[in-house]
Amino acid sequence: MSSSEKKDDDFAYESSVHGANLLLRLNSQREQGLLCDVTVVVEDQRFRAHRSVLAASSDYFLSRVVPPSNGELIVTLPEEVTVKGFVPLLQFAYTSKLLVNKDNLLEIRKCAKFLEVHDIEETCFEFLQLKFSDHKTESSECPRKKCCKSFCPKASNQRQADETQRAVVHEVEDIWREDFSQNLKCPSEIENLSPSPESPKQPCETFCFARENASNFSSLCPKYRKFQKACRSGRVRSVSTCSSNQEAQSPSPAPSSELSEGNSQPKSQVEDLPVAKPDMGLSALPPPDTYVVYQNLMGSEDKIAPPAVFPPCFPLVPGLPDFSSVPFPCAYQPYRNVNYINPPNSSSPAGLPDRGSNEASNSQPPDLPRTDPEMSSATEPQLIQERSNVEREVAEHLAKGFWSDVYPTECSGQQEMDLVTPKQLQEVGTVDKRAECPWLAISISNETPERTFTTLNPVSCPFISTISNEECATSPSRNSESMGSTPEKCPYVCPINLEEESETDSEEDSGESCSAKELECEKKLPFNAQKIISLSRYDFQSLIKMHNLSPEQLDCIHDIRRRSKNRIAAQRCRKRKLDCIQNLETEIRKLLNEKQHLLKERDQILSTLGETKQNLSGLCHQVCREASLSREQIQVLAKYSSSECPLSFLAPEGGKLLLQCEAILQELAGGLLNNVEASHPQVKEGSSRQSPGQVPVLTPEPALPRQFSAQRGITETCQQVTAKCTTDEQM
DNA sequence: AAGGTATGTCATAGA
DNA sequence: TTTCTATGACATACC
Repeated sequence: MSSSEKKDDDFAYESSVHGANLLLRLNSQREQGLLCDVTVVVEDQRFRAHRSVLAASSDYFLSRVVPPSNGELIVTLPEEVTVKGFVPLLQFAYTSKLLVNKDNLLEIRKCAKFLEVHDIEETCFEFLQLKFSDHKTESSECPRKKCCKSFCPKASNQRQADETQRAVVHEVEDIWREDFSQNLKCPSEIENLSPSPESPKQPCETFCFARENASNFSSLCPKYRKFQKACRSGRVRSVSTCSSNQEAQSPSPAPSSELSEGNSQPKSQVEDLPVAKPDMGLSALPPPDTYVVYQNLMGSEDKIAPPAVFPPCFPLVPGLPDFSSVPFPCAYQPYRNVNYINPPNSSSPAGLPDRGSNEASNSQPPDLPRTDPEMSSATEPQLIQERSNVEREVAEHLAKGFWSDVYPTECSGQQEMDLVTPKQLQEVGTVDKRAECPWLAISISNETPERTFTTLNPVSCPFISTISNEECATSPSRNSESMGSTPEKCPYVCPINLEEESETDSEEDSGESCSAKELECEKKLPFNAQKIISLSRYDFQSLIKMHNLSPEQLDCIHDIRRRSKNRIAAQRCRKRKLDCIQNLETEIRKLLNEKQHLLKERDQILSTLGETKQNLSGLCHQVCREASLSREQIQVLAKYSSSECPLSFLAPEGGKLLLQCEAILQELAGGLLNNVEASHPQVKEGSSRQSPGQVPVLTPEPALPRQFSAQRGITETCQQVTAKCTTDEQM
């Protein structure tokens, strides 16, 4: 890249930031009603705004507010547009942040369509819709198709094919042709794609075809399969807490190699994170399950920058192909025309120049702590509660899978190591010196990029790349030339000579990360260790092939690479472990709380029950008194009442008395029976059939002589009582 | 000096 | 078969 190009890029970036700030000022003015020149009426509600902003964000408005009019213009929107859908879009127009939740998703989508709001990828809506539909989606319903359609201009039915977009997409096609013809990496991907190097002329169609016909996940890269599975199986429930808790509470200094770290910070970090301000007073804190869709700051309109090359939708979403394995050239610039979906209440995507934060301070990077304690504290619980592991994994895959392969070049790979200092990281409350997402702090260190971070991390910052890879953009293919060459200074974030720094750093700060053996070995190599580590597999192999290396050197190189990768893997592994531990601790705390709560509830219920019994007892007493029941009657009543009935308490010896009563009755009946036996032996037989422990049931024979009729009433009563008793006992 | 913690490295399994 | 990743186990440095 020539210096003049760098200048242009530089200017482009600065302009974008400037533009963002401008918008925010406009927004502020809008809130105050300053300079507003249009009133939009939606469902009888009036929204004042600036027609230029509306026109810039919506084709619908463009066609209605641009014609000059005297005085303030009033645009009354038809009933298709609802306040619910319009407000977030208005907010989006000013802030590039679209707050989407389950509740307003459809409305927003509908309104966006009606108002022809560009810069919102339909795919984002689809993703969110899927997300909100509780992961019930089958693979066939994954937005891959749409993504693909979006990716393929011929399949796309959407209006987003504005001139820039078209240019960009053509650029993608071109790059694809190049890449396919160059037989780029990810065999698993390429195997499943129809296009072969022999048919490079239809990369897009074939790509789409392959994607659309992938009926299962087998065609996807393993990482992506795993992610999909996680999304669909909902296995993340427990881990979800884990991540959220961990994110909120983790004191872990563990490294964070994933982009997610930008979004999932330990508690203290979360508090410090820049949180989307309730911009323009249109919305308060995002409600639970609210996603923030970020508009690309350097949007399609940004024609100053070099043409962007990107897949219009990349694996932000479950169901999208894993582009980590898809050969995108260095020029890939994810920030262009791509809407970023942030999990609920997370901060801006790492590195994304946040207009909100820019307002506060131009120099303050989006993901750096913003001193807004009110906001941070307010959103923290939500952050803790709502971030799911799926979202986390999305971010992880973005960072780990995607960027690492998309930006394996030294340009991005080295920047990250050169710009983060532990001190800076501590200052901003981000992860420790071993952070594997050093680009989180890149912007802090823009001014004094001293380098102490030495863990060689292949994960590159997409956002740095967005800025600084302009350099790479001019040399779209990661050809071996660039790989083998000494890294150029990156215009924005790599002001330091990396190689010089590398040596100093290795010696001073992190000697442990490079063993003596490794250093010694490295000396024998025609390139430095960083290159070995940061390159993608394909590039790494290309690099090796380029040089005639001795077996010893090859061993050395592979050792360096292996150790480095493993080092990072170990860090990730440990972090996960910590996460799990913290999750379990949180679960334990939750369960203990729940137990205490249940015990309290139980005590309360018991106490209520006692009171109720007491009341009932009083009532029974009252009834007995008023009915002037005799003791015996009360006892009989008590006997028939359940044990819960306070009547039973009235006859504490009711049982004994009853037994005595029964004995007496039995005696009476027995005497009678004896008399009967003499003339009616069958009665004895009948009575003798009673089991020993059973209260004898006196069965009066219908043929009993008349002389017994006097006692008959007593006997029958006795029988009924005894039968009842027996029944009760059996029950 | 002992124990805890953090980190790197190796071996291994699985993808 | 090769490469990558995850993870247990061990070693080492540091506090």
